[in-house]
Amino acid sequence: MADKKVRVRFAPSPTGGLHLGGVRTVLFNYLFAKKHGGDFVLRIEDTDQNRYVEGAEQYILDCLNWCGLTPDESPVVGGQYAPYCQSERKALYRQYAEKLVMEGHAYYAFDTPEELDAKRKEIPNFQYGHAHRDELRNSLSLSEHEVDALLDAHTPHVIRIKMPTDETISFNDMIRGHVSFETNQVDDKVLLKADGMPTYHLAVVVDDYLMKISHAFRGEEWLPSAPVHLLLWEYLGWKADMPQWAHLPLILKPDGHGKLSKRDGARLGFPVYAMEWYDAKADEFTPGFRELGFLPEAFLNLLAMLGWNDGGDQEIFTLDKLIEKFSIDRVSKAGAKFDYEKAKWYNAEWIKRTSAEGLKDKVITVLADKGLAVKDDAYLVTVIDAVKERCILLPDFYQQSAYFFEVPKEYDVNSVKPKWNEAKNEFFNVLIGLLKNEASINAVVFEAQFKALMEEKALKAGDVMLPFRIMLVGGKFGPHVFDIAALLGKDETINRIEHALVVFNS
RNA sequence: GGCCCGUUCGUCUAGGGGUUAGGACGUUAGAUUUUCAUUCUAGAAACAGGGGUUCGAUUCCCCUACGGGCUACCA
Repeated sequence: MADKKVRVRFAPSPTGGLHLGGVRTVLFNYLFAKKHGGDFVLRIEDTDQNRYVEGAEQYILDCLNWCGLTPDESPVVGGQYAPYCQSERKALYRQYAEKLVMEGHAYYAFDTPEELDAKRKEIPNFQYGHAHRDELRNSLSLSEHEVDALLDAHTPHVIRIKMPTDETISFNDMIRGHVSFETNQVDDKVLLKADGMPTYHLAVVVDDYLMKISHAFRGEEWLPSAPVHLLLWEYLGWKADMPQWAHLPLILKPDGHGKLSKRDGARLGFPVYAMEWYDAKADEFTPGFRELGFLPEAFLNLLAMLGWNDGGDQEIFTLDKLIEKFSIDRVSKAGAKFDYEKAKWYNAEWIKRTSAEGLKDKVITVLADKGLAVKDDAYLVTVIDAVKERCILLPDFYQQSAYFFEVPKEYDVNSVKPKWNEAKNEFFNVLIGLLKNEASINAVVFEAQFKALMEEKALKAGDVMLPFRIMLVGGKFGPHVFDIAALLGKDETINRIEHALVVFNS
């Protein structure tokens, strides 16, 4: 066990958008694998044909790709243990289910869904298990003859695990420590469905075994079915190869209670999916962290800190650092409420720490979405450097830098006009003249000239600085005005003063 | 209802038998910036409750409360 190669997997079912909790599960798996020089495999659990959604599989791949959590083995890149979609492995599972029946650990059940519904209504707390299986139609309650007849007639049936009575199943969870269950409390879960597809329960253990998975990390919602999986590993004779389990704490709603869901995002105004998901059935787009302007590095960083920390005060980590520092036993046991404010803080930090060059392509996209084409890349890079510390999400770059590329569409006239007068008008006209005599604008020199003129005209900084800013920017924001003027250049600065003067004087 | 898991500032968390219970987000107040943001300084803010064990419990044990998960031929 100890010297077994580390192999972990993420096994989503392709049913819709990839939830942030799912990405965190991927991340923890990935970090653990990379830390231990192991493999990270992506396996698609598409055993439920009713819930299968076209395009969801590719979408999951795209999300992982955006995050930079690329699987070593997957349906697209393949691998030694292909295929990686359970639907393509369908034929494989039946033999194991049959083997369990042969050995008395499982049985055929012929009950129809209607019959089971009736039972559930009739008996409070009904469970298909030791207490009631004799009253139902299965190969345990029926005679061998009856069973053979039903089988020969191709009667629809499932295979259920036969939970033992009066046993305690326990195991050591890497996060939670000792966990135990009474078998009497666990029902006889379906292993193989009537359509021949395995349920999750059978499929995970068979595939984890076949794919030589060494560590299985999944959400806490799986904890109650762990005893079924444990028993299956044992009954199938693979106990020595069973992976080590870790059940990750859930990500909860920021307000109220419960697991975080897509609805909460819409309700509270933040993304829940990694990337935009289009639900064809509802004809509805749900934006993701990517569309709202999160950097993948920030997204990963904030996810990592939801339920894990390295023990120190550090909160900003690169993927490489996370790999270096990650330890599964430092994952906390309790669920974490998602805090969008903090999530945004991580992104702002990452924007500040990313070079302008590194941000360039993303900013170009943001501006292009708003119809702003950037012609001069070098100019854009200086602009990004000038404004990035006031951007929290990528789209903020539009508001913060559009005026570097075009004359403001609107002016915050309310901040200027009430106090506008002829003296100020004259000041700016003189300033234009001054500017025209210069070859170019140097921020420091220009500031000195500007202030000298201010004194000469007996104006206070408060009188002209804000109007000047609004002339160049349109509003009360942005870097130092003189830096903006220098970046804009002499001609454009003059142009904007003249342009704004018309508006202010009207 | 049953079973399982959990519980430190509003939130994410550190800590762990003797601490002024630490950090971060957010928040409040100040400083810097005659814009906005950044940055800086300071402040308010927590061990769910009750029993044990112990010289001493927030830390260990038990109970209660509360929260969450599961309870499908879904994953």
